[in-house]
Amino acid sequence: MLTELETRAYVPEVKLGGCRGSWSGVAPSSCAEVDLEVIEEYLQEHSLEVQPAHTPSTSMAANMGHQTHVHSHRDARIIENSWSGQHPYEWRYGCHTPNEEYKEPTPHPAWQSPQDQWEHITYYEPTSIYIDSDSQSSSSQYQDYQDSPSPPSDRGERKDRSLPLAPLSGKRKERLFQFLFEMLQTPSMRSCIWWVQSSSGTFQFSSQNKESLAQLWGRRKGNRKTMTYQKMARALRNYSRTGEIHKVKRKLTYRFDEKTLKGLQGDGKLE
DNA sequence: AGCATCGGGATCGGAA
DNA sequence: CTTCCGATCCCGATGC
Repeated sequence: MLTELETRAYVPEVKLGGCRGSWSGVAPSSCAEVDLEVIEEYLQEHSLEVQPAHTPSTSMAANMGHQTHVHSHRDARIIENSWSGQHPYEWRYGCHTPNEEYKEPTPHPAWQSPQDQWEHITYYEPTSIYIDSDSQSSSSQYQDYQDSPSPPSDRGERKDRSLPLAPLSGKRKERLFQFLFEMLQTPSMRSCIWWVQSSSGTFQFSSQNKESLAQLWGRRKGNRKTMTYQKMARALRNYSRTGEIHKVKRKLTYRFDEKTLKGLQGDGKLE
């Protein structure tokens, strides 16, 4: 039953390079042309240069070429900070403002029968993390499982690995989930990956463009062979062991762990 | 049938 | 140099 809901209804699936001009009434801006070269260049620049974290939010949009419509200043800011190249692990906690999140592009009301899709998400434990009903309430939904006491999701074993407190000496390599988060803040990547529900950290890949995104990741890492979604997803699956990202029982959909998300968001908000 | 998902397991590359 | 970790790579199996 989920199958038909998947991408087609509420999501702009656009083909690479096929800037056909319009996807179902969403931000006309990012006309979905995924120009890997351009994006990669841009991203590279911004990940290598250690930025002073104050760059004007629109500069990116300009660089991106087709970006005219920046959703909120926050978008750009996060992009620039999320991987500053300095202390990607130095996450902040407690400085997260729930509201005015990046609003998912999904214009469609397909989520309006949430029970159908979300109620059985829980296959990974008693976390009681349900993402059920909220879907359409687009404004400030941060409730939901937000109150689940303490996310038991850190399965005992590795609790703190993701929250290093000690200052890190050198640069760390960018991690996949960081990359994905960054992509999620990049409007022009919305034909590849988008927030299904940003407040809960749920995101989804485009079945059309997931490979492009994977390639981008591979290039970013400087892999010899081309990265594929399959392989990238393998890494994603490992995350559900280590707790950064969990799989959602829905096609091509994953969800950042709360902590991970907060860390990521906090990281992007330093100022 | 086709695609997505899953997880084992070997291996790689960088950091400590 | 070794160890550890995260990711990569390949695979067969399973699910929808």
